[in-house]
Order: sequence, then structure tokens, then C-alpha cells
Amino acid sequence: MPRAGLAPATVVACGADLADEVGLANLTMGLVAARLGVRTPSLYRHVGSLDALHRGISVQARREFVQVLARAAAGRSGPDAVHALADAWRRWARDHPGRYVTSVRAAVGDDEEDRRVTDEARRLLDDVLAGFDLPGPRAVDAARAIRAALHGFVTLEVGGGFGLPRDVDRSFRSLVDTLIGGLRPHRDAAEPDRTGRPA
Amino acid sequence: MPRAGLAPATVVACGADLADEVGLANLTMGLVAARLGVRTPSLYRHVGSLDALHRGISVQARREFVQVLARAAAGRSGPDAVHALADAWRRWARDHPGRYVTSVRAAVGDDEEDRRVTDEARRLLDDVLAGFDLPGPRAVDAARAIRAALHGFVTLEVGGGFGLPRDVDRSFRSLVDTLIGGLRPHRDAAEPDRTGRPA
DNA sequence: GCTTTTAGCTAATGCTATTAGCGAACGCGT
DNA sequence: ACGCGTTCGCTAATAGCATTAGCTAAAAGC
Repeated sequence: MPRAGLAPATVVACGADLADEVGLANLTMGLVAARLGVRTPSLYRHVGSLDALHRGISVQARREFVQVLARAAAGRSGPDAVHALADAWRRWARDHPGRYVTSVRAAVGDDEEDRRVTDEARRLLDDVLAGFDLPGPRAVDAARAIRAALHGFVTLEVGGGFGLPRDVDRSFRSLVDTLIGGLRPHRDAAEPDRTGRPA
Repeated sequence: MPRAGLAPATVVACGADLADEVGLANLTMGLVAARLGVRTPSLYRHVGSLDALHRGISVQARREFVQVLARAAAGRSGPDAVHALADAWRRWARDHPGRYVTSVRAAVGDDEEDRRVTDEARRLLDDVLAGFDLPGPRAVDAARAIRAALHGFVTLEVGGGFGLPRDVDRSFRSLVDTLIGGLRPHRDAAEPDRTGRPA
């Protein structure tokens, strides 16, 4: 019997593809094995468990995701960069729903690779926000706000959470504009400008 | 053998409690049965399947959630109402992580009860936003923005997505303020300022 | 070529959801 | 109080999935 020539990365990559196709919740060891032309127990030579497979997919997904975001934001700055980042974020989540779900899970503390790619993502967002000259704590708040808002939006969108699918593009742009509006460096604490226009 | 006196609502309520305690993903028919002092197959007299139990929990959770939000926003208006709503939203999600996860799932079309409570939630948010005098389409965008941002924030928070647990309160307030900042009625469409610096 | 490692296989275990079918408990009308 | 049909909770059984044990043969190193 000729060997299949698998490797951990092969199994993880296949799992990632399947997660996008059938949904992470329906991803099964048997499904991965079938696609790889192999019997289910054979996978355990390459990934320790289904949980380990999830973690592997998560790390791979984050790596890909960060790269896509970095490419989108490259050469841009300010609001332009934020819009580019947001659009890429949303598109990637829509194109890779399974990967996206895994990518949000908190990194397990003991996984070095995991921590590294997570840090990379944080740095990317910091870089995009650097042009706004926010003081330290406000930069943290801003990064969290953008992460939360974009994540929430794409989660609701792919989950069918929005009633009508119509005009979702416009709603997304509006959300991103609102976030950008909150990036003005002044306004020390928690009482924004309630009277004037943003620019 | 004396009967346990179960009812669909009993099983669903117990499932909701357990979902909060052990996480929705770890909610099992056997667990619910054990807590109710009953054997697993007995549950099937009251709920059709594990999936049906999830749907039941979802509807109950949404009902409770909407009521909490309504109570929080009652008697307030404008930014004050938005803050109250947001704080209640976040607190409820933290106190009921299992319920919260189910509550976000898209309603299945054929469930009348489900649709009703979902509409109720939408109306509540519309009411809170009514004080901002937003033109129709902008009100839709605003509602979606708030839903997305709050949902994303609490999801990341309960999932441990934020690196440091410190200052999360401040970040949340900052996010809500930013959202409120985006609720100013003018600014006709979705093209605020894409060229210069935000302020 | 021979040996040591290791990938992939079959067989087996355990957990979970779910169904079938039994006997007792309950509600109701008399 | 009594019978009677309905319904509840139970045991037994089936099926799917994750995972482990242990065999065999391919691959890799000498």
C-alpha cells in the first residue's frame, strides 16, 4: 500500500479548507480523512486530536489573515488605511468563514507560534492607528474598538444576523466612518463632540 | 416510581442555566438530564432534539435579554439611553455567556415566537435611537453599527480576546462614546472625509 | 541489503444523540 | 373510589464520532 505522504501542515490545511466549506462546527476527523484519501485514525499520526487540529487551523488562519490585512493597508495611512483594512477584514471573513471562527479564539498560553502571530496582528493594527497620533491609552481603546466593531459586524453578517441583506455595504462603510470619527486625538476622556461635524 | 413533573419550559430553563455554567459547546443532553434527576431519553418527551433545545434556549434567552435591555433604557433618552443599553448588554452577556451565544443565532424562519422576540429587540433599539432624529437609512446603519460593535466587544471580552483584562471598562465606554459620536443626524450619506486627517 | 523508524491500517472502546417499546403514574369522568 | 386512556420516565438498542492499541509494510539510514 503506497503511502499518502501526509504531514501536519497538510492535514491542517485540508482542515482549514473543509472548515470554510462545511462550517467549523461540522468539521470532523472523518471528513478530513476522506478528503485526504486516508482512514480516520491515520490522522492521529500528524495531529494530536480534533482540538489540536482546531488550534492548527487557528494559527494558520491568523497567519493568512494578518498577511491579507497587511497587504491591504500597505502604502496607505489615516482613514484610507482604516477603510482598506476594514474592507479586507470583511472580505476575508466572508470568504473564509470557518477559518475566521477559529482565528478569533484566544491563543493558548503555551503555544509560541500562536502568540507570535497574535502579536503580529496587534502590531499591524497599531501601525495603522499610528498616523492618528493617539496618546497611549487611547490607542489601546481605539484598537479594541476597531477590533470589536469589525469582528461584530462580520460575525453578524456571516451568521445572517442582519435582517435584510440589502445595503449592508453601506452600513459597513458607515460603521467604519464612525470608528474613524472616534479617532480624533483630542477628547481626553469619555465625552465626545456632540455638536459639530467631524471634519 | 414518582414522576419528575417536567415540562418543555423546565428543560429549556435548565439547559439555559447549564449553558451558562459549562459553556454552550459542552451542553449535553446527559448533563441536563442529570441535573433534572432524570435519565437522558426522558428529555425527548419535552424537547425534540439537542438542536431544538438550543432553539428553545435561544428564544428564552432573547426574551430575557430584551427585557433587561428595555428596563435599562426605560426613562432615558439620547446618549444616556445608549450608554445604559450598552452597559446592560455587556453585563448580561458576561453573566450569561451560554445564553448569549444562543441568542445571536439567526432565527429559523418558521418559528413564530422566535421572530416575534427578535422584532421586539429591533424595535427596542429603534426606540433608543429615535431621539437622535436620524433619517431612515441612517437609522438602519446606526442600529447595525451599535449591534455589531457591542456584540463584537462582549464576544471578544468573554472569549478572552483582549490581552490584558485591565481597563476594559474604559475601552468599552470609549467605544460607546464613539458610536454615539456617529449618531449626529446631519452628514447625509456615507462619505464623511476620506482625504485629510480626521480632525 | 538490513535494520530501524514510522505511516497508515484494522479492530476495539467510550461517549453522545436518538429511537423503540414497556410499565407505571396521572387526569378525568363516572 | 374506580376504571381508562394518555403520557411520562425507564431500560435496551442503534448509530456516529473521537480516540487508542497494536499490526504490517513502506521509507530512511547505515
